[in-house]
Amino acid sequence: MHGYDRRVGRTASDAVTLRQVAERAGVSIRTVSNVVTGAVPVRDATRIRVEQAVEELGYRPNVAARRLRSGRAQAIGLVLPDVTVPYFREFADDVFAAARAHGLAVVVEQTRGDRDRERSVLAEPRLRHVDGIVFASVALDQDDLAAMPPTGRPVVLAGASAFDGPLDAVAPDQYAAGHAVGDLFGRIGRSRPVIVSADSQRSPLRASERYRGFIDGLGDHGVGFGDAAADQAVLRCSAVTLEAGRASVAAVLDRWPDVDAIFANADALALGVLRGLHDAGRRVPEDVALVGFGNVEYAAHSRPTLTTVDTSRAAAAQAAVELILQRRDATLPPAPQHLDIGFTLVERESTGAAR
Amino acid sequence: MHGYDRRVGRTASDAVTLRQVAERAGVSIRTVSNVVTGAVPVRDATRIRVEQAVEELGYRPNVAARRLRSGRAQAIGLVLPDVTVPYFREFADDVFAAARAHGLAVVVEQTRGDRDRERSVLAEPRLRHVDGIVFASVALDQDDLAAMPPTGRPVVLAGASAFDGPLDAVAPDQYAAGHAVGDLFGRIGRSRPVIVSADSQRSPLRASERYRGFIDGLGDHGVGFGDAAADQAVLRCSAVTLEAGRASVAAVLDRWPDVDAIFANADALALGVLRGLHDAGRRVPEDVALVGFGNVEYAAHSRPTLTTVDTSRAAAAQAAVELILQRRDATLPPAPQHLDIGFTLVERESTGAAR
DNA sequence: GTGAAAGCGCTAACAC
DNA sequence: GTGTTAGCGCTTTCAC
Repeated sequence: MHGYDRRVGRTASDAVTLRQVAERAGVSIRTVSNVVTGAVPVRDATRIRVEQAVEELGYRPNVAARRLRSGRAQAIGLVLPDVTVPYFREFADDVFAAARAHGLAVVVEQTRGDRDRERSVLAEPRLRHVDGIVFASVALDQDDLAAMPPTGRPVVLAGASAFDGPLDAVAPDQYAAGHAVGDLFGRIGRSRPVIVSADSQRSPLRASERYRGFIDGLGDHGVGFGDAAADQAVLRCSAVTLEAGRASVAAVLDRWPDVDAIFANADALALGVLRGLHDAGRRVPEDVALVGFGNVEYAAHSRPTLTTVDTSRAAAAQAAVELILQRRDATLPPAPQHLDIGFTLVERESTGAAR
Repeated sequence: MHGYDRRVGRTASDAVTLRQVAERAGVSIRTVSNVVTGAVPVRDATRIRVEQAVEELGYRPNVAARRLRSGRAQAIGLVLPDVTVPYFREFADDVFAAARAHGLAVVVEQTRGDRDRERSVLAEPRLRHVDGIVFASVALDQDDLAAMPPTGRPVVLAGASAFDGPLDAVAPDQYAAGHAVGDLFGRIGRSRPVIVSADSQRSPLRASERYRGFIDGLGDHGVGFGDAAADQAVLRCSAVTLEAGRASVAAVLDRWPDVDAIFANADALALGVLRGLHDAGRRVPEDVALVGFGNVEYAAHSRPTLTTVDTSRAAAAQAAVELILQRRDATLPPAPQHLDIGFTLVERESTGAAR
């Protein structure tokens, strides 16, 4: 049994510093810095000598010192409800990839979709040492966002429909996405649609664009989901989980026994609904058509496969990370950026498509 | 439309410092530090004055400076294959919770389970500013681990069976876990078991303890999965995904048409196998009993529900984080710690249990 | 293209 | 219990 490697990273103890490299290479600390960062050109002969010294001594830059001095952390924060929710897990994956492409570390902070947590999370000390934050908020409305104290670093909202606010945002056109779903239900002849959603009662605004689009899409086919009855055909879940979706089915069938189409506002809910409908003996899509939101991986593998809205997660993640970098480096005009990253309606078996 | 909030976090620009607080409160910088960190007691009157100044000025400690000076990052790294794999996503969730309880930030780094990535990941600059790393390695064997250069900070292996190595580790007893599964198959009268695994051909050692236990467990019931035939009854998948598991079924049925039990070495695989078996018209558990590994959330919701091995993820995460802190603070003896965090066999429908 | 030196904001050793 | 001060390792003006 070996001894535990005690070369622990207290910079004080044993770390090789620029100064030591400089001595070894017979140059000034400045030149070593230039070589290491690559910011300033260095004569070949000198550079090679320095590189050799770096190699021999095993020099590694001290990130904390760099940060202190330069003011850049080379890290971003990623705030999301929960990596347990398929959609956000996959979004996280995309953000990791985008960050990696820029050499940025990613600090993850979960909110459980809780409004209070979301309101206070940007002040977390654990999120203080980042260049900016990608914030997948699900519980905040415009007022909440407006009331948030300045964080001191760039924040980009991802996936929300909180456009027109003071913060940068990347999101699909929620109205158009909702419209596409309503239109689909109309096209396949469904006339008694129900919405299953986990939006909090308090801030239904978040998805309201999507919701309005959905109603208009139905309306184009003469299907009513009218203003009066609107809230009667919405069932709210307490969480975005398979279990919540599954449990919601009993309530849906109880209140709207003749339902023939369900728009679940998240794939996790939709997949739960799928199971709940099966348990209740309703066939999908024959008896009830079903559409989710998010196009998570599993949507292509459920039985039947799930029709859903793909929200260009990867594109959104990439755009969000780049926005942060541009803000940090002040290469962007001060006006908030609101990027529409598009969407695609992916038709699968749950609405009668072949696959 | 508001202007974008430009109070960006270059510490140089506008940040309130200890010095300013000290001036305002009419005390020395030292006293402010004492109040803020709480490390040293401060007289009430002074403390209140300082707290007031902190409040008024909106002072927030500069994390980079703190790190540089103290040598502690108050952050840990979490290295895992992929948050897309259910098991690791849930493990990540547990690590976040444990870290949060200690006020630590978590920097996530994915390896895709790739051996080369795993060998080099600890040298990533993005992982340099952490107090230690929780490393969920899946591709490294003892030799790889022994050959890795020292990282300069504590590393705790999580979930692997790499006991007896030079690094701290938390893991269940793989032999015992495998034995429990073999024993279960024996108990329910299965005699033609097959293993589905995603372990790389190169380093099957990783799960070998589990594998040996499995064989011995079967052996206790007179079921052969003997040394000679051993490798013939193992099907290797290329990835830990539902799709890979599903695809494996055709090959399994092709090579072992009379299979009556499958031990899938990860729940994601098992859930894919479940679907594959259904597609092939084999009933679970009547025709084929199925056991997974990891007890991911979905295992309790699949159809049928999945029997699996629960590996105390939360306990492992907590232990791993605490080990890192103890190493950082040097409160641990130098010998590597190898913590057995236990496991439970969760019997569900896929092996004929009631639920 | 390179050197000298200031200082980012903080903690902790040393005084009293 | 509080003040003074050195200096963590680095980037970056300012010189030449």
